[in-house]
Amino acid sequence: MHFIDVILPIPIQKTFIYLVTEDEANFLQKGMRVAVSFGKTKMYTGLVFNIHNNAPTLYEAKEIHQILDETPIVNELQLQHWQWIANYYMCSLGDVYRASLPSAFLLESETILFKNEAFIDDTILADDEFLIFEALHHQSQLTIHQVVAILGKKKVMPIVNSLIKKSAIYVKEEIYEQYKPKLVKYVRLNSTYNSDTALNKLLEDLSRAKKQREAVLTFFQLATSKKPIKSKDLETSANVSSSILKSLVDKNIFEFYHIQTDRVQFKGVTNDLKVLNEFQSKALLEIKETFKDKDVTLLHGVTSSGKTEVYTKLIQEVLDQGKQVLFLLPEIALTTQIITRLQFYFGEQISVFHSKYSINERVEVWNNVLNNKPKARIVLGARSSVFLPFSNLGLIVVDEEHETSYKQFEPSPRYNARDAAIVLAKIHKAKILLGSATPSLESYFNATQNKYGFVSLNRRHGNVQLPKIELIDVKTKHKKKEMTGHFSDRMLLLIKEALEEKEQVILFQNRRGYSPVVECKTCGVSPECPNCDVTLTYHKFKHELRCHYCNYQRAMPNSCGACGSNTLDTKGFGTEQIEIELKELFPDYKIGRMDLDTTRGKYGYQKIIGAFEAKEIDILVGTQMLSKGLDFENVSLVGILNADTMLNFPDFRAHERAYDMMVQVSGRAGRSKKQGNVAIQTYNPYHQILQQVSTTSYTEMYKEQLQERWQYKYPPYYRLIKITLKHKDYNKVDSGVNWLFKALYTSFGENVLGPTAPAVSRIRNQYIKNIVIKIPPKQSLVNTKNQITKIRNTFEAVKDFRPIRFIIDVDAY
DNA sequence: AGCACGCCGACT
DNA sequence: GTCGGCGTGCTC
Repeated sequence: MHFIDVILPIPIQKTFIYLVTEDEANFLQKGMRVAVSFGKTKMYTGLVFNIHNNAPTLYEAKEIHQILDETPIVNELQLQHWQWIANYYMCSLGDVYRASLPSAFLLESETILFKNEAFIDDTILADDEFLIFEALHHQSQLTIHQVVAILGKKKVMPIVNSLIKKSAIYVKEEIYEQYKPKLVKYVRLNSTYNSDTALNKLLEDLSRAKKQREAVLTFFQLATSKKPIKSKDLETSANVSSSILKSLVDKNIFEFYHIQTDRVQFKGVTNDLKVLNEFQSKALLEIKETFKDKDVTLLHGVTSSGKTEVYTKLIQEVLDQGKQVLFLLPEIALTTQIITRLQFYFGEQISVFHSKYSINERVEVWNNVLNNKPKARIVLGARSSVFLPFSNLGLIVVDEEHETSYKQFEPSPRYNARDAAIVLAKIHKAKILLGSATPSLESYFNATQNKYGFVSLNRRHGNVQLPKIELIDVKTKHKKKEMTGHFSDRMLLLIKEALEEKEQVILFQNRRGYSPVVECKTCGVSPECPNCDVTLTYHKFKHELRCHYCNYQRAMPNSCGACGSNTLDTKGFGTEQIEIELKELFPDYKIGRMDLDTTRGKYGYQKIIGAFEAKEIDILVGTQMLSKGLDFENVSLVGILNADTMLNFPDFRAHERAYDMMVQVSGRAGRSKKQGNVAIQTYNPYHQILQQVSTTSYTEMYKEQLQERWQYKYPPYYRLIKITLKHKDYNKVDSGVNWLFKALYTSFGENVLGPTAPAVSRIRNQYIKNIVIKIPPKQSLVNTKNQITKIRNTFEAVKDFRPIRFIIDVDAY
């Protein structure tokens, strides 16, 4: 007897055993997909994890339904990596499996109804049954969803089952492959015309059909290149319509055929790598030196020091060894210039992989990586690209290593792509380079502990000076009445100067792109979201109130919902309001805005960036999006309008993040010859972080923050595991979280923090409570996690607690 | 997770 | 009475 262990895309901590025939067992390999039925109705795409002869004792294994692959689509190295992720981040292999495969690989099953043609006596059918049977006269097949729509009720299975019983219909479990290869139409000459004489006759025959003759002649011109000829190309070259080609096909002169091509193709030329400057070459040498005895190296390079050029050299060397390269970037940076820049050098050896790609495009990248195709030697991707089927990685580059968006929160697996990449590199025995202008404390710490190699690049490219950073005290400005709206006179002056020099300005307002909160001046009440514990934000453009946790929206009311007075007022400010103020202050200049609202859609982001690059926008207002991977030649001023919101965040990483963000945004200033300016408005100019930003003292910031982390027992010294409970009944979460806290406290004592309600304690009608477990440096991570799992199992065994959602976030951000 | 089964209240 | 709500248990 032969069995296979199968991973299913569900959050259950185990694999499932299925029965296979001997032939199947011989054919199957780890990493192939099989369609299996699971439970009473569901059909899943499972992944073969193991093949063996151990029959289960407690139940009878089901047979598999079908084998879906000829060869494995997931390799052994990936399976190793998946297991690490599942273990480390405390989730199921199924979660990792589902996150890894492009959704097109995870086939879905659907029950399809067919009419039984032999069935005649429809009088025995009940009303609902007859409706379905009748519908099958018009449509050859129906899905369960369609049945629900026809009957207008939710419980349809009893009716369907009754129809099957009466033999009026039968059902099939249809599985379909979602990925459709893109076919391109080509033309070729019908083989009867291969001899010269036949050809001459052909041209003679067509002497009266001028257009058709033209098409044939052009075909021969194109055919000299010996490459397949796309019918579209022939149409344009010969300047004929598709109907002309069609008639030639009808006359058996041409034939159409199809070749499967990739949706994403790089068109363009590649260029030689740039020659590195003295400092870059030195950095490159040092990196290679550290790689001799370290697998991980941190490259600390100030903004626009030309890290990318150093990367490219390193990449080239790995390519020359015939190995693959993974280049990780934060999602948002992927839509920008870096792709263009790398394609400039590596052209069609690059495949790009991120969430704005369609499922089909993702499958193509997957297949190209799997088959180690030349066009996928370098993968440029967001965090999920650590799951691609690399077989031969030589180097991973993690750019902007400090970025918090490398950490996935929802859904599980809650992994950090930077850390997952380090493990991936280890599995491949590859080297990994972490790059950042503002490294995370964790990575910098590891570098100082000699766990990672460390290289710094502290000279800006072309010897451009770091920008001049000044702090503007808005408290005094307010007192002296030197504020216009949200702008100090100093800020306005700097903007004016820049604009007069025909330079561009970036203004940073980290209010998530939203405009003000609304408050009633009479009673002080703000309209709140009915589903979440937040006040609604006002969007002037659409004149509506919106909740950005659950997307609830309603029209802006005219009077206060609490007291009825007509005194609704706006409070606080966001990018939208800044944009409006600017339009009034600088009517002769073009103002652009970049935030979540203006960058929707596949190209929304690129459009704004493009306009700014083309100098169609003079002042660009935006949120943190602005700080990521953008280079603009002509920006001489960066203004930060309200630095304080970043500093007063109740999070142990708030200061580190505020520093990162401000330094990164500042880095956008003064990229060409001239020194740039950065102006920061704040109520707290003496805050240590702002002082460190103004002098770009990373190490000072690092030392001070590290001291605090040590004192308050936070990473990198202590590790954190955060547990979140959610339920729509407040009392349920509350009693659950108290129980859980006690249980954890017994095991971990003082190292359990909480339980606390987060800043937004209810989202989409779900109440939320948190507990954080701190793990001291010497405490075993494995044992701790085992203990937590034990407690979780006990928790879930309590009937009352079972409906509570239990979320574990390892290394929470 | 997702789904069926089974027990309850509120409606044609 | 029946429809749909939701709690419960199981999936190889």
